Parts: sequence; C-alpha cells; structure tokens
Amino acid sequence: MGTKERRQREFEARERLFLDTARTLIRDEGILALQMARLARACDYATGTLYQHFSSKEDLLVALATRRLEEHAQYFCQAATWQASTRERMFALTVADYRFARRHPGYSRLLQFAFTEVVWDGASEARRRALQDALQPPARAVRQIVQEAIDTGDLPDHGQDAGALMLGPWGLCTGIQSMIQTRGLLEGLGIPEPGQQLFRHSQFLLNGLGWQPLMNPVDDKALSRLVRRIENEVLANIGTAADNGMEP
Amino acid sequence: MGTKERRQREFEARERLFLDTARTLIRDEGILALQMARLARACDYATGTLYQHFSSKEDLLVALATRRLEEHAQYFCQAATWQASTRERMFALTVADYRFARRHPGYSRLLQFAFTEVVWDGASEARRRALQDALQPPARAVRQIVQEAIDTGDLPDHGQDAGALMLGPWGLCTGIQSMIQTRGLLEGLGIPEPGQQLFRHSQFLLNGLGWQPLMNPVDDKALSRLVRRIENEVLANIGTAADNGMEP
DNA sequence: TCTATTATTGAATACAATTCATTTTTTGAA
DNA sequence: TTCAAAAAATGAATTGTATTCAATAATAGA
Repeated sequence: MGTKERRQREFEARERLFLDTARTLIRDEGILALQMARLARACDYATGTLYQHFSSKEDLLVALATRRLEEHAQYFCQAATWQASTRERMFALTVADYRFARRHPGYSRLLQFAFTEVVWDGASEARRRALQDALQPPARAVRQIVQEAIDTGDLPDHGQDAGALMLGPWGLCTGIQSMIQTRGLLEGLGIPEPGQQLFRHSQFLLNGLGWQPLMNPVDDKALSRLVRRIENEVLANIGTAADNGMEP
Repeated sequence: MGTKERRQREFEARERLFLDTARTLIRDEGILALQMARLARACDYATGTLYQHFSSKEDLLVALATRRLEEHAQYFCQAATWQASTRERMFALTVADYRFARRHPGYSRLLQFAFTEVVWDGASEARRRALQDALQPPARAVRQIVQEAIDTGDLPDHGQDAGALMLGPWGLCTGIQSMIQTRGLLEGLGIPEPGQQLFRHSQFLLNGLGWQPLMNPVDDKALSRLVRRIENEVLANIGTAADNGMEP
C-alpha cells in the first residue's frame, strides 16, 4: 500500500545523503571545488540523479544553506528560551550567531554566498521559499523576546512592530559578521578585535532602544563576563559529539 | 622620450574602457551574462588582451567594484563635509549609502558579490589591495566626523578608537542593505519599509552611543524631514548629468 | 633598414554544468 | 508468475565559457 510513501521517504533520504556529502566536500575542499559530477560519484549515483533533486548547482547551494540554517536555528531558539532577562536573551542571540559563525566559517560564507544575486536567482522558487521557511522559527523566537520585553516594560513600546524592532540587532550582527568574513578587510582599515566591537555595538544599540537594564558597553570586564556566561549556560553543548559541521 | 609613459597611459585608458564597457554590459544584462570574450569583442580587442589587464573574471569584478566605490566615496566625503552637526553628518552617510544603493542596485549587488569568498579569493592580491585603498578616503572621512564629535563633546569619549566606533553604524547599514538586496527576503518575514527601518535603527544606535543631540527615532515626521533635508542639501546633485551609473 | 623585444590575436584547450537517448528497475494488470 | 507500460537511473555527449598559448604583428632601438 504505502509503496508511494516509501519511495518518497527514500527520495528524501537520498537528498539528505547528497546534502551531507556536499557539506563534507565543501568543508574539505571549499565551495569553489564542489563539482556536481564528483558529488554524485561520491554518493554512488549518476550525475543525472543529482539533477532529479536539484535543478542547478545554485539550487543545491541554497538547499545546503537551508539545512545548516535549520541546525543553527536550534541553538538560536535555545538562546531565546534561556532563563534570563529579555535583554540578556536578546544579546545571547548575537553571541550565538557569532560563535556559530566562528565555529563553522565555511557555512557562514556559504550563507553569504547564497544570498548573492547570482546564487539566489539561480535557485528554484521552491528552494528560496524553503530557506525563507527555515528563517521563520528563529524569527518567531526573536519576535517573542521582543514582545515579552515590551509586555514586561523592559523595552519601551515605540509603537513599532516586533519584526521591525529586531531588524536592527539582526542587521548589525550580519553586517559586521560579513565584514569579518572578508579576509583582510578590517585589518586593512585598522579595526582590531571585530568580535568585541560586534558585542559592544549590539549593546549600544540595545541601549539606544531603551532596553532595560541598560549596560555600559565599554566596561570590557562586565561585557566579557556576560559573554562567558552565555557561552557556558547557553552554548556549552555546541560543537560537541555529533556535531560534524564545516569547521576546518 | 616619454614613450614608456605614453604606453603606460594608453594601457590605463584601455583598462578604463574595459571597465566602463563591463559596467554597461552588466547594467543591461546582469552580472550573470557578463562574458570575458564578449566584453573584449565589445571593446574591439581580443580576449587575450583583456587578460593582460585582469588575471581572471573575478579580478575584473573586484576592479569594477573598486571603480564604483571610488565614485561612491565622493558623495560620501561630500556628506562628511556638510555644514551641519556631527550627528546629522554621521546620519547623512547612512542616507547617502542607502540612496546610492537604490539608485545603483546593480552596483550594490556587485559589491556584495565581490566580498564573497569565491570572488574575493579569485581576484589578485593587487586588486584586493586596490579595493582596500579605495575604502580609505571614506573611512578617513568618517573617522574625522567621529573625532570631531568627541572633541566637541557631541559624542562621549568611550575610550574607543574612532575606527571601532564607526564599525557599528557602518555594519548596521551594510547589513540591512544586503537584506534589502535579497529579493523577497524581508517581505517573507513580514518586515515592511526596510529603508525606514534602516534610518530608524541608525538613529537608535546613535542614541545608544550617546551622540548629541539625541533624537526620537519613532517620530516619523521629524525623521522624514531630516532625510529630505539631507537629500536636498547633500545629495541633490546625485544622479544628474554625467551620471551613467548602473540603474536599470 | 633590420633584428630583437614586446604586445596582440583568436583559435585551441580545459573544465564543468547540464541534458537526454538509452538502459534498468518498478509497477500493477492479466 | 509473466509481461508490457511507466518511471527512474545512467553516464556519455553536449554546451557554454573561462583561460591559455603558439603564431602574428607592431614597436623600439641599434
């Protein structure tokens, strides 16, 4: 009876195999070296079979970015449900994102690449939507923090939608991170310790939003203490055991 | 005597021709459609001659991004020397960047693409350095504003380097802009008017930095008035006459 | 004027993504 | 169980382009 369902399941399993193998290949040899034929061969399938799943190489890259985003989202949601003040939780998202990017530099570069016109427009509509869908859970988690902060009075009600309010911290985070990714860029501008700056500016922005309790972002001691606390209480189990991410 | 110099000049003129033509081709047909052989032909040169200038297609793209950055920098420096408070000038940079990106969407996507691992690492060291150099003048202009703000007391001296302080506003700006670039991304998350949000969050961040005079970022009237004033007084001459940019 | 040097050329090469005619496997009716 | 039709898998051929390089042309300097 369920023969159709079985085929469906097998098809999905094979897609996972392709994506997992692609991840390994990219980790070992870089995005540039990824070849469709080699990937298919490495999975003991023909090239054409790979194209049953992905309409193009770009399509595959967006799918890969999506898969990793889903994993990332777990840590993200974990940070969102941490037992701490709304402001600390909001900041924890920035720390989680930063740590995740440091731990999986290949993945972060892939995400950056996926959002590029060339790749994004080269992927199928379905894949683009899938990536959008993968963004929903973390987006919901963040909205929830923002909403709770407004409800408890930690964050003044600016009359803005929660989604709009999260755009700032999120944009700041990805903007600075993508500069960090670009080899030599910040060094060339004489800007040291960009990670520290990211944390500091996130705090400046939260202060600007009037998010209580305010914090002094240039108190390096306190900031480091907070970051370490987040790493211990929220991110401790990142990068252990089953984690076979994209780190070099 | 100066035959060597003349050749040098001719070589540089030809490089400009290649870049200008590439810009036109990209404007008309997109980055994807740019072909080295077609570009060479369009300039009445052989393919090999193009490779005397650019070691690879990526090399060309970084060179192109650099050229546009240099033009962008002019408006940028103009904003920096505007007769207004340090805070207004700092904010004007964000507005200038945003307007430039809206006016030249192809260029902005190109810059985003250029900073991607695949392109950045595919370009020659010389080209990468050239792009870095093109970044210096605007960076200096921004540092100058920050320094003046500290000196006049508009901005509390946080004990931070001016370069470090500008990273926040800059990162926020590029981060949100690159989300705007990605077709459908913010719509999918239900975040409307991203341009407005960018301006608003820039102001939130400046408030957070304690940059005087503070402003209420959710006073849409006042914010719009300021943006319009910047457009009139600083950006009025963008997009006129000789401007043959990348707009569609 | 002539040779050596340098620059230009574009056809040939190389490399990978993608396609598609062929083969293999699966399905479900007889 | 058999078999024809349908579906899926295959990988060699096709295609599209970036890049190279042997041949040719232009230039410089003796």
